[in-house]
Amino acid sequence: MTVMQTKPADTARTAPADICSAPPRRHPRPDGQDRYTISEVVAFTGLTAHTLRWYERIGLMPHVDRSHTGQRRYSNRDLDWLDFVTKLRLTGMPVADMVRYAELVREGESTYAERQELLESTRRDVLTRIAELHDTLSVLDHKISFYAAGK
Amino acid sequence: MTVMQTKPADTARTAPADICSAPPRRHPRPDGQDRYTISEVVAFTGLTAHTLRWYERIGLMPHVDRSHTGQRRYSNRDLDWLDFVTKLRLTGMPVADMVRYAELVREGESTYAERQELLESTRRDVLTRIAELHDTLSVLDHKISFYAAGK
DNA sequence: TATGACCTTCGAGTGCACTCCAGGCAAGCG
DNA sequence: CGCTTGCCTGGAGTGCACTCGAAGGTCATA
Repeated sequence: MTVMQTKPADTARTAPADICSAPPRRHPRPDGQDRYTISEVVAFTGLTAHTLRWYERIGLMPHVDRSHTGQRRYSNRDLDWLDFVTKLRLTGMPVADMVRYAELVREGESTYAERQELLESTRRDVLTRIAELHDTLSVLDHKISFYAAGK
Repeated sequence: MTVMQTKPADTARTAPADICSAPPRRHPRPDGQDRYTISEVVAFTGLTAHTLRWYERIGLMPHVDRSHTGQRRYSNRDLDWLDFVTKLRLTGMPVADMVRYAELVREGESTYAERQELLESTRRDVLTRIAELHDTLSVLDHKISFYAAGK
């Protein structure tokens, strides 16, 4: 991976993004930098470049800034968004629903209520899935102890 | 759904099944019955008839008994197996891996160790997924409280 | 100036887990 | 007897979430 030469970050960027950003950063990012190439983002997130471009095409990413030659330059805010999307994906949320949330974010403050609803419904799903997994865990433990005793 | 006329259950059935059956029954089953039609199993499990036949084709089900006219007759043991498979599916285990486990069960006692290993690795996956979901939950809670305060 | 690493787009292809369809058999009912 | 319902089979189709390929542009270094 080549770490590209970067211009100083545009402080005036007004790309719509989720106002409420996640405080804990899971991927180390070089300090004082705000313009990452796609291959850097691949390294940070574990997603493929193809998937990153595809997310953009389907409207799951806010518009990503470009270099003067047309190459993508991701901001820290974009990385935060990708972290969030990755978490939503882990809950089993369909991509279409995540796109819907992204649209609400783009539409601005007037969609706060709807966003809150969507997240609350997702929260309920997550709690259900956790309960199911605990249930499964107890079945697994039961069977494992059977095999452990049996031989 | 038609509740079919049933013969008394073959007590001599020796179909290979997981010796270690799950004690808690999640779907109500009529007492004293051991031969269910496919549509009864659909009602019990929530799976579709297509999916049940497909599970059999790919080797995920032990061989299901048939009526004299060739229709499937599921036993309580088959239902236990389906409950277990459904739980494994919830963990995100690929169908191919479940088929592998089913094969081990068919091969008999000599595969106890390998079955135990497989279940233990699944157990680790489940714990990981639970941790991921808790992580996601805290992000959701953070955002929800932001929206709740913000409007 | 040429090589190779990196990037671009758009459209097509892949793998998984179902899901459906066509064509047909068997049983119960008026 | 004919109608309806339920079930059978094998193979084809669907939807999702990527994943890849082709053709070509850009850029730093040899």
